[in-house]
Amino acid sequence: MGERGRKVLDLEKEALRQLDILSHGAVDVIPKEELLEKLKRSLETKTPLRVKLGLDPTAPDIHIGHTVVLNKLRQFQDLGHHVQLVIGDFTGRIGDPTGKSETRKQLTEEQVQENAATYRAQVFKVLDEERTMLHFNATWLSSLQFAEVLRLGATVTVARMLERDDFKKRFSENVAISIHELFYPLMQAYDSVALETDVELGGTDQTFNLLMGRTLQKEYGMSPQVVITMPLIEGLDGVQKMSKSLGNYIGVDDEPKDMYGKAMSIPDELMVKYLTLVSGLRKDEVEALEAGLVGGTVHPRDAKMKLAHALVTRFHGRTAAELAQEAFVRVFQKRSLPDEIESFALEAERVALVPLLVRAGMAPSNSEARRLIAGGGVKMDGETVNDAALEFEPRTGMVLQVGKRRFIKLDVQG
RNA sequence: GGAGGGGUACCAAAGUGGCCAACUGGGGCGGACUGUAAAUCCGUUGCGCAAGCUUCGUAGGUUCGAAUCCUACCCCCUCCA
Repeated sequence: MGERGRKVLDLEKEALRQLDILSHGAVDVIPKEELLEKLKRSLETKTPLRVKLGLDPTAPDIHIGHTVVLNKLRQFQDLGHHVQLVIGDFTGRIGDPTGKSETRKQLTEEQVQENAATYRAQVFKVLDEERTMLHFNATWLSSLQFAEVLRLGATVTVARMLERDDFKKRFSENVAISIHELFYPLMQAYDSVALETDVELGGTDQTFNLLMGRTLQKEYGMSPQVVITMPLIEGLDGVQKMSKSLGNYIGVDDEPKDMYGKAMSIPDELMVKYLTLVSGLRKDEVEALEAGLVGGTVHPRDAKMKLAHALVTRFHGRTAAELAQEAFVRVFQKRSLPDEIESFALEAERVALVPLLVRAGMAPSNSEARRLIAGGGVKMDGETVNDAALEFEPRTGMVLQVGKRRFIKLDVQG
């Protein structure tokens, strides 16, 4: 075999190696052969692949659900490829995609920039900044001619569009769908055309949109992108997919203690999934834990503590994880006070408990505060309060507690 | 454009003149149990200490009294064109 032949063989081998890494953990790679082809060509021509991920500009907080996809992007980067992050600022300007009565507030240019900055800060906890390009899709979408838009519209039928899960659902449940919403998948697909994307990533819920990119790229005579879908993870409730609007998420910017606590509150059934997809633990470590769980040698609580610890370590470092764990054990397992309690300054000599709870932000209204007291959910210095009309003389250092996790320490001025 | 159905609290869904701050389920919150898991059980879920006040698409009207009746408007759905 000649020099040249050997080289080709090495390329082939390397491409297969990359394919293997990149497909791992993915739900689908559509189609796999094309990815292999693209990888080979990339190696041959020493041109990195362009791997795209679209981001919604209205919800700038990244949660660990997003990191499933980000991790995959990072793998691409580690293999020398480039990431195209597309901020859907144009989409954000159009407004209301949910068809609800209230039109979504249009984002101003400033807000978009602000959100983009937030994204950048959070996303690079996972991604390699050097190999990431940030784009805003208004760059190309806002100037599209109507004729061009019609061309986009002509590539899909309504019936096909209504196959998309959320449209189908809304349609059958009689929830309004506006025409412009049908263009969303097309707009996202057009991003791939504009950026000549080689590979696009997304959650499985994005499959339809991602495939639309292929359709459109073909329409424009380009080689269609490969689509990689990643599993979605359920949020803290264990049922709904993790999302900010449902409030069931763990944000990458969450305080270490919150992050730890939230991780501890996930249902057991989700543990392995979290361990696999977001913990940052090595495969063998995860497998060991999993085996222990199945075999009954590892208490689920301890496995979950490992998960929580790993998660905090990943985003805040080891020291923070240790502290968070200690705090958790102290407050929830030993039921003693947290080491640090936010203090609340007040001046009065004599105060009524109910309005104080409201002022301190521990209850949304007086009525609610009363209910909490009636339900035995309020403690003063560890004693359950029974009297909703209670007045007392505050002393600095007194601790008020609502429920299991809300504490406040009084700080009497003067 | 024509005909019909419908908009009730966080969601779903009852209620069709006073007994409705509004049945019920889900969700949320608090409590018990526990591992801040699940399951289960209990309480609670507009504001107000209370008298009471503001809520049933929006704006008016009838009535002693309206989520319920009338008028106009807005929105959604179905069938036809």
